[in-house]
Amino acid sequence: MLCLIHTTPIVESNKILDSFAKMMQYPTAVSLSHRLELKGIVPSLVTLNILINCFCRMGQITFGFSVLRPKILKRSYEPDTITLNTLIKGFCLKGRVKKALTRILTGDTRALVQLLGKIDDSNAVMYSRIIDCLCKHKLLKEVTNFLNEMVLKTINPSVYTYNILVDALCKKGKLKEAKSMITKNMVPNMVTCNSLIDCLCKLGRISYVWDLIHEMHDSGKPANGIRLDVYTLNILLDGLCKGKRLKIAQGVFQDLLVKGYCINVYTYTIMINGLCKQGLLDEALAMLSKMEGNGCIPNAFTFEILICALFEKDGNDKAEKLLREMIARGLL
DNA sequence: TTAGGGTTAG
Repeated sequence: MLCLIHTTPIVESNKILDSFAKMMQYPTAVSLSHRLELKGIVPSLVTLNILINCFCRMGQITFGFSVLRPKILKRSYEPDTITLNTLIKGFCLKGRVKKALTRILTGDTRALVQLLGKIDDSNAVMYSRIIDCLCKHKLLKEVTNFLNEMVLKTINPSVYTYNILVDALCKKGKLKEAKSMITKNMVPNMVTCNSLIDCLCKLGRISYVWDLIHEMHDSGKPANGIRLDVYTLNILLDGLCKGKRLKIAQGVFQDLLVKGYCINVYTYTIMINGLCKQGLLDEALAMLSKMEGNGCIPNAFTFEILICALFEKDGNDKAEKLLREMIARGLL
């Protein structure tokens, strides 16, 4: 009650708008904000940031900018880190960072980059998000530029930033360079180890993987929080399957089931893929039944792998049956 | 706590 006495109409309106946004009812939040404005409730920067977030979540980054220019700047509000972070997320969601940062700067993209230069209190989250997008678009030169910019602004890269870089290097098979990222300034965590394990598996260096996994497992729960998780197990199983070590993968998988480890739809799908690649389609179909029996629901990816394998092996009837099953489950 | 936060697996 006391809270209600001390709040203002705009704060109450923002709470309602944010509730709709949290429930992913973005169009409702947008139309409500228009109606509130028509009723004379002047939007605050918080209102406009919520609106930008709604547009970005709907993939309508241009409308996000239409809030920035005529509403934020014309009201002489100062866009803050939340405004910018939200817009950057919108760009990353739309996959437009590549276009934004390859000197094809037009309209919205130009406005975003200009804004980046103006904001003094930009942070590691912002830069990490951009660096991640750049890595995924293989724009490594721009990554270096952004890292240099972080240094100039005395923003310390976090473990998230380093993990993005480690993973990008690992995915290119550059294990040595990835390891060189781990310095006294960077305390690796299990995400770092998972990226390294994935790389080691893909390079066929399984014995090193076992050493690293034993090191993680034996360390229990040390201060840096490194321990085996479902990501590690899935990366390992996938690496074994793809490295022609299906029997070992099956043994590890069975062991995980017996010991009651937490496994998920990825784990089963990896095993199904491994079995399919070896032409063991009956075993793969049995695995599908097993996962459902264990309460793990297959997704579109799981079905896709099985259906492709069945079509390739002339199992058209079974493939069509699974296709119908997919449709019935609303996965197509 | 009226708004935004980043990394790893099929």
